[in-house]
Amino acid sequence: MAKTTESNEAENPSREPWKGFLVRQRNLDAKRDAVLQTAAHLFLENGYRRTSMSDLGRRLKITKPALYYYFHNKEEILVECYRLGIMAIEGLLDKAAVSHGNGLNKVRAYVEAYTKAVVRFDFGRCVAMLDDAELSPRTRREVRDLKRKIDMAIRGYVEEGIRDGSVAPCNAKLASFALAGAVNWIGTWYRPDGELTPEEIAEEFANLLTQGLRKDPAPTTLPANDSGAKTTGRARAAKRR
Amino acid sequence: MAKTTESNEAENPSREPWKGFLVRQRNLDAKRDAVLQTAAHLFLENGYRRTSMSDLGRRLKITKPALYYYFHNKEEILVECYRLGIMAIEGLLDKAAVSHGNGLNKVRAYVEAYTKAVVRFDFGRCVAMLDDAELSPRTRREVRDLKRKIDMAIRGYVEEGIRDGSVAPCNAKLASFALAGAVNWIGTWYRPDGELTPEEIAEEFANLLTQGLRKDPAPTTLPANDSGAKTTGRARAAKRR
Amino acid sequence: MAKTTESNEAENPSREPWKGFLVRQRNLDAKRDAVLQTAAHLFLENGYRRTSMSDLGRRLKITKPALYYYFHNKEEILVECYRLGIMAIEGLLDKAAVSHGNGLNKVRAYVEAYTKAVVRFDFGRCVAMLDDAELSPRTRREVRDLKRKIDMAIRGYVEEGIRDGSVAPCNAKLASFALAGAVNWIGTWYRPDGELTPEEIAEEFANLLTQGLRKDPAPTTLPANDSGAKTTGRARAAKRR
Amino acid sequence: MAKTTESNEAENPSREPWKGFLVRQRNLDAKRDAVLQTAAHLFLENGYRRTSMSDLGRRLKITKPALYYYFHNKEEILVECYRLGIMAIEGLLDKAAVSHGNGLNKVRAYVEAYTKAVVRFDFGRCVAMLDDAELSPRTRREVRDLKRKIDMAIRGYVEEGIRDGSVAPCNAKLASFALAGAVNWIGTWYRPDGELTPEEIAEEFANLLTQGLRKDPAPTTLPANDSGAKTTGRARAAKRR
DNA sequence: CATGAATGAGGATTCATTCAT
DNA sequence: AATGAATGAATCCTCATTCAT
Repeated sequence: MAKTTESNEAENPSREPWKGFLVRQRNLDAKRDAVLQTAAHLFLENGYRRTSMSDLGRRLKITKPALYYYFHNKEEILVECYRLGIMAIEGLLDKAAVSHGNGLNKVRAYVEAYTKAVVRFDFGRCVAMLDDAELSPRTRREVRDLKRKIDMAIRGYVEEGIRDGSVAPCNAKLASFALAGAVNWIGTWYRPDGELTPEEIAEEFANLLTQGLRKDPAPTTLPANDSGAKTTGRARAAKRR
Repeated sequence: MAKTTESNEAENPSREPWKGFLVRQRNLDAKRDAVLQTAAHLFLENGYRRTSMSDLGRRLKITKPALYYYFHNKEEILVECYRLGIMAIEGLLDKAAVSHGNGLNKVRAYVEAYTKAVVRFDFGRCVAMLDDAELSPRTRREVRDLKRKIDMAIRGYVEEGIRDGSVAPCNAKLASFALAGAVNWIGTWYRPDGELTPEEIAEEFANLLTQGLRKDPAPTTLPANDSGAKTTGRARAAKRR
Repeated sequence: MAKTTESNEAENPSREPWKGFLVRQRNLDAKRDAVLQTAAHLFLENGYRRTSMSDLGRRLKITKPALYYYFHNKEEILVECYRLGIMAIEGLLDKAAVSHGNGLNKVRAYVEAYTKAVVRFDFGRCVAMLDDAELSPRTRREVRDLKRKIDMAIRGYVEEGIRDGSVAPCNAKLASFALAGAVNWIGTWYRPDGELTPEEIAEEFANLLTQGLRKDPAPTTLPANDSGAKTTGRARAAKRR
Repeated sequence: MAKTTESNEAENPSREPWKGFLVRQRNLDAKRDAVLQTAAHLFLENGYRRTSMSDLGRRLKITKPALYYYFHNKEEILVECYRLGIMAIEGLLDKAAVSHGNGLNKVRAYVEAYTKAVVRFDFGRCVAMLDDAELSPRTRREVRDLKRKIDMAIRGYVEEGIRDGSVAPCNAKLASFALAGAVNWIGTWYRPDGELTPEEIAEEFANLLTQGLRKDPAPTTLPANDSGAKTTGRARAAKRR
């Protein structure tokens, strides 16, 4: 499957003809990637349905049949966007040291990582925003299974938090839906040229969703906030309008 | 390719004034409503783009030109769905005694009412879920203005809460996006035949978003929670899985 | 068949019930006429094809089925416009004392009368401008026969003029086509609010087409112009830009 | 109802590059031309409105989408017909040594050239006959400007003739309308298989319109006819019925 | 007489996809 | 590895015409 990392280094197709296959192989992957990048961009901007293969070809300055050389059909392009997005998200989630700390901390880390994935990567945003109803039943199930994995992870952490006392008792399913919804929705309003960095958004969202809006009821006797940093975070983000 | 029309022919009879013996009768508004109901349903199920006028006609058991007797074009149907949805939401929000209490209370009431609107009414869900990029620039602006009104109301309450001390200092814009996102997203996963009632969802969401996930840090000395009921709410919803 | 003259005198439908039939009859004719008037107007303004029965109904403030009460179908309306136009033209041509004078005089009178008919009456303009290709073969032949009658009359006068020496020897068919063309074309550019009266146009056209553009080669010795008035006519029309 | 497609399947083979064995070959311009030829033909025969893209495709034996490969939409085809027609006319008018001689001679040359353009070329006839009301406002203005250029040229020559004494004083505007009308109308009755050659028609028309119908009032003393050839022309054309 | 409601047939246009080269 | 050309199927929409009342 197409490599995630961009390998758009200019190839020298002529030298070393015995390396032809590899070069060609890398070239192919690079072009596939280019197609996917552009496709993701257009899908997000105009919707999958309203993006025609002609649009895509025009943007890439290649002809339609060339697209069909790289992909069997439009749906495959969409699926691949999903797959790359899900891989990116999973990668980020794994890197986020989700594995230690109590349940609440894991949820926090998770939300933060997920937010970054959605804000930073077009493919991530595809997962969050594109309607998988466009897919054929067979592929849809596949994509949904992958999505569910992410959902279930959050839900698991919430439940863990409830058990270990770091999370207030609640409906874990609803809670994870709320978290996912808030994050997925980011794609709707986020603009790369906006005022907030992805990190700021991620942190603020993590705060909001784990601590809620309301002011700590009794900061009087107990300054034992579980993270001084977070309060700072709030304040910091708040400054920026 | 996924066929647009799955034969979900089981119909709510109230949606079919054509079925009755009063066909070719003068109940224009009733029929317009029926068209809108069905349209909203199909738009939500399959997307605006993938719902053809033929699909709509087939569901209603009328011919395409008959649809055009009631509406000028497909877009007008969509716009009307939006309008009805926005009216429903605004109605609910007005009824929710949003006007009294501190900022946090208002946000709570708002979230609860908005959630109900989205969960209970197809039209409400249309507002939350349908992509207004389908609309012509002129109408899009109109719809967006209406949506913004809702957004701005939430943001206003958040800011009010920050001023009156009931809401922790935060980026009000981001906070209202988070709230709106979580609620709007409901349309993605909600099924009318699910386990939770709209009210339960609304209450749980209101809790989650205002209080956050984490357990109150110091419930020891101060039972002066601003709402004992909410804790109960949490517990209640939690019971249902 | 519908009366040509407008009898839109307000009817009193209630008094004298035994006259009901006649009243109703007159009423019907009046309405038929109204439909035809409006239809002719719209056909000329937007073309037959681009004028829908709805347009026509809207203008008349009656419903479509009402139109079908007065006429069997759209084509019949067009045919009736033609018929009225042809009748009007024939009427004018008859009135123009075409029957006396030499051939050239008859042509002159004819052109003048025809021009007036086309300029003054919408129905006349319909004959000149509307494409009878819209008609069904059967009706088309009928209409064309009527048109041909007019054409043949001009041609006849031209030939008569050639015989009696008042018209230079020429291809009578081509000549009559030229005359007819120039006159028919008037509908293309004529605006009722223009600077020239129908009479001026008619006279100038009659001059142009019978005498040609070129200045009389030898007006020196022979003032025996067959009409001193015409020279005046030229000058008069020329004044008005 | 008159069927749009009469099976006049006898085709000019030059109009069908699809017929040959070079199908799916790179001769874009040839095919565009073929489309335009056929379109002009159908537009003239049945009217723009009544010629559907299907009709056009059927005649050319290609599918509708293939048409859209060559042209953006139906209007573009019409516009292109106009443009070609106007270019053809302007070309002929330029070639006609319009630039020398007195005003009357110029008018004569002009009428003759214009007549040939209209009689000989389908595209020319399109300019004369097709209703530019079908065009979008933007394009209509463009086409009308081009048409007006032609009109104004005639009018200019008439005025020149009035000044230099070769044309009798008259309303130049009306006169040019008459000329244009007579010529444009040719498209209505001209059949390529008719008895008269385009040249004969052109010459006769030029005579008629410049010299009028009436016999020279006093050829006795003044044989100084400005063109002996013309009289011959008259006689020649007259022979043919 | 007149109307509100409905329909069948078509019309322009777009799109994903394929063929032959 | 890529292209110019072409297509079948659909989509939105319009129109002349007709019921049933």
